[in-house]
Amino acid sequence: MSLTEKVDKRAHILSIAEELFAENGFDGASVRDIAQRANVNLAMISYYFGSKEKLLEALIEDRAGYTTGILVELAKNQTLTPWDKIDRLVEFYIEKIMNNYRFHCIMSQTYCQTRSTEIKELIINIKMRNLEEIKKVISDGQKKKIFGKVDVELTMASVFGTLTQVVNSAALYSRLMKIEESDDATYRKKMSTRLKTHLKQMLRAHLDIKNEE
Amino acid sequence: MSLTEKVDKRAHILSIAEELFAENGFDGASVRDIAQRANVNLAMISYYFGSKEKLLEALIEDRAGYTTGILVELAKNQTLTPWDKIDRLVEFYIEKIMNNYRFHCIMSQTYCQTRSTEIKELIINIKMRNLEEIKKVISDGQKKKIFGKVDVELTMASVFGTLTQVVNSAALYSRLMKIEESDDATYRKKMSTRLKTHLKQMLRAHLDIKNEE
DNA sequence: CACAAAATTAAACAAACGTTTAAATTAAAC
DNA sequence: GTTTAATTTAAACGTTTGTTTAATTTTGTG
Repeated sequence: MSLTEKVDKRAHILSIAEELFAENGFDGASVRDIAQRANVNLAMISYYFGSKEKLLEALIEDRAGYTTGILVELAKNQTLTPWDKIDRLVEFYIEKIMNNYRFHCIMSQTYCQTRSTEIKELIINIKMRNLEEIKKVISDGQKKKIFGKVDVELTMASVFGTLTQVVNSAALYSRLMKIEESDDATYRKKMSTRLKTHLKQMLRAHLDIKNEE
Repeated sequence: MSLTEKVDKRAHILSIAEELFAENGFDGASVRDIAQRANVNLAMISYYFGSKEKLLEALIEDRAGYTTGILVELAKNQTLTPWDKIDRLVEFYIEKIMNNYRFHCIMSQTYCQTRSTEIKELIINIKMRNLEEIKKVISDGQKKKIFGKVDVELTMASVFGTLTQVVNSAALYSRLMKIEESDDATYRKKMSTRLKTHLKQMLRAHLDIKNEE
């Protein structure tokens, strides 16, 4: 057994679970699949996490931790202009979602199909916290008469929707844009650049108070 | 047994399957669940469709039929301006997705987690066909110097992403907007109106050649 | 080294899964 | 009315599921 596995077998199981949940969905990935690919005994998963559902819960709690802190910092930052903040938000989320596309895939699938109220609540609370911070940034820009009277919630839905769409429907968009030959990593690299340009440009036009009808 | 069930039992099974696939996902909904809620014998599903996977395939083929026709008509229409076409597209898709939110939920989940290449291809082909038509509308507006130099594919991703986000994360956004007390139907009704305003406004600012930097 | 706690294992558990069978019922055709 | 085909049924098929057991090995501590 390699050193890294030995040191943190729990983390290793989590990362394999992330892979398989993203590939096949929560119900589509069996505990046996996870145990086998992680090279651990089947019973170890119950031993470490208690149950399959608790495993998902542990994964979510582990991965969703640090984002909120960054957003809080950004929201209460006084030196950056609202436009700067928007740019930073866009860059941060593109980076985050592209680097954690597997986890993002799990999140978007889980909370619209999970039977467990507990997990649903967990996810919603995490997302609520983050959305509230972003809301502050936009509302602040509106108060300062820099941003126009846009629908704040739906503007956020557009940003996250765009990212989700590009990540979750990679097979579709890579074919539509004729970059299908390349592997998934290159797809995400290319898309990061295009997404930054597109979202910044769109938000600039959409939010700008000068474009208000 | 009621008349409507008798007349088209196959369609009835499809509609129940749509419900349960949307609620629990493909793997989360068992053939027994579907049979029970549809009030048919378990074996009837194999009898009519062959297998669970074929059932999903039949559902997709049944539901995804008529959209392409409408888009083709709109794309080649010569009397409408590009702006009119955008408005019609927005209205059409909001209506469509809100009325078929269950099916839309199945589609967005299936093709990023299904092991079956066949179904994946089926979905991608349907979506590709439709996206190609919409692409024509935007490209046409660009050629006529009405729309600016936007990223066409990502603009579409933003529109569909927004809709998907609002439908699939209903629990999140209804809480964020504090309309949680009302039922799902009222949520979708309220959101239809807001979405129309938001998407039209955003696309107007984003596409307008005058707002080009 | 000895001993207790933690980690790991193979085996078994009952329940649920998708699918098939073969018999029974209904409908259609002549 | 008889015969043939289509439909419907209850029961069983063999797998796979998540979880638990009880025995074994490894680890850390005095």
